[in-house]
Amino acid sequence: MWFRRDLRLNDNPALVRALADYDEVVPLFVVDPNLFDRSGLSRLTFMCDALNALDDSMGRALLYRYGDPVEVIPSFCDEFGIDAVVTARDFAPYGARRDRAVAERLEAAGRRLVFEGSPYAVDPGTVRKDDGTPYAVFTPFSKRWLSAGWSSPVEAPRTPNWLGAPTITCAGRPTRPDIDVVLPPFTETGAWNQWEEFRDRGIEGLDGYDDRRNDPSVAGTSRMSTALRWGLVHPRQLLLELDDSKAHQVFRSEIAWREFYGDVLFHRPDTTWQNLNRKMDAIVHDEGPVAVERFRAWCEGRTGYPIVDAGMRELLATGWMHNRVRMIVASFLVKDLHLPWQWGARHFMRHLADGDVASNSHGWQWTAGTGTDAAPYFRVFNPVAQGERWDPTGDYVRRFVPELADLATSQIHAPWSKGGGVPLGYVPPIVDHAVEREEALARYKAVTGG
DNA sequence: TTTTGAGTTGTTCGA
DNA sequence: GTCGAACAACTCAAA
Repeated sequence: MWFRRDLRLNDNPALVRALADYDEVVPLFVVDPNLFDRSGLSRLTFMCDALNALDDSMGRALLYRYGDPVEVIPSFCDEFGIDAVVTARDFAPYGARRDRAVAERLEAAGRRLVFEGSPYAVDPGTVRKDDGTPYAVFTPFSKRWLSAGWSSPVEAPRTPNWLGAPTITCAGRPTRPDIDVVLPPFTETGAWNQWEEFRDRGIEGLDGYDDRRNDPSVAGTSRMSTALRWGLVHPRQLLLELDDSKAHQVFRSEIAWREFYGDVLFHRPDTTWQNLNRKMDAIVHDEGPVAVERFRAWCEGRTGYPIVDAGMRELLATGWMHNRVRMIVASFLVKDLHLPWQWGARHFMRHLADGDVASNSHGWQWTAGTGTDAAPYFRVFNPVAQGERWDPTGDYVRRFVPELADLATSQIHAPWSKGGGVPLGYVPPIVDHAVEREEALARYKAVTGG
């Protein structure tokens, strides 16, 4: 049983299949340097927590190997005399390519790579228009997706007979990196506790999701994205919890976005790092040392725009950022700093514990106007107005930008506005939003031929 | 094949 | 202070 992004025992079809088809099963996780050497501290921390919890729940039977799975999996099979490797299908470009190579190597040795299940309620590539072609717009996709019939949950596996559990020691077991922020334990049980707390909190939780999910200063979202990314929870398990109320429909729709982007990337694997709309390749970006320094300021949360800096610091400190704030900081990178969305996407993938290549790249492409159903070019987020609208108390900014903690609410989103300069330790804005907005509009207009 | 309505998330300006 | 219109043009999906 090759665990990748499905670190749970419940409702895990691949695990059930492995245990049903084979008398003895070896649970394995491969730490792939292609992925994990590019991960930041908090992302790694979540991964290690999830792995350790999975290992615990299996009586410490989980084995680890470090290296490229294309090499590691075949030699592991040699080592243990393994007939078949069972795993959940990975639809993302890197994983799909990796799995094809692994399957080839295994088959050459008379072994099999067996797929069962995937991290989606509906597998990418399944939902199609009547003419068989994929959807490129969310709303019609989601209507078809709703009627597609989600995959069914599977029973918990029989008590496993883990091959050699008592005797085989773990090689290269990941340890939790040191981090100075206290994160709750990231386990399958913990994820369900978190979900139930959110679900049962009434109007301040799931039942108020439609209203409160945009406010970064309150706990109005489920924060299940990280558990979904690592497969501590499967989306169909959450879908089964929802009714037809407005709030639940909005929540369901967010899961549909996850599935939509998985589908888009499946059909267009090149769009991980390339514009879906290639006409946008002509957009002019800033270059040179000033651009690089501005990018660094953005990464580190010292742009001088409080809502942007709060978000970027939340990301570094916790491995997560509120979705509303993701849009604001993304818009700022692309439209105010005129930098390629790929720079931001790479930074997000390094640090977001919930970073999923499909949602990440296409979320960024949405903001940049290069993706599916591109936003009108004139939609440029104003970081001050967005802050005042979505963090009206300023509490979110105060939490992550302590230099501004003493500022009055009326000033918190534009600390330079009332004269006297910005508070000690904070920075003046690195660009003038009004100027850069015009600049962005001009550059987009140049591409669209206006 | 043609037509028609619609498309996650915004801002600004002027009445 | 509120409110509606303007901000482009295009592509998609379905009738």
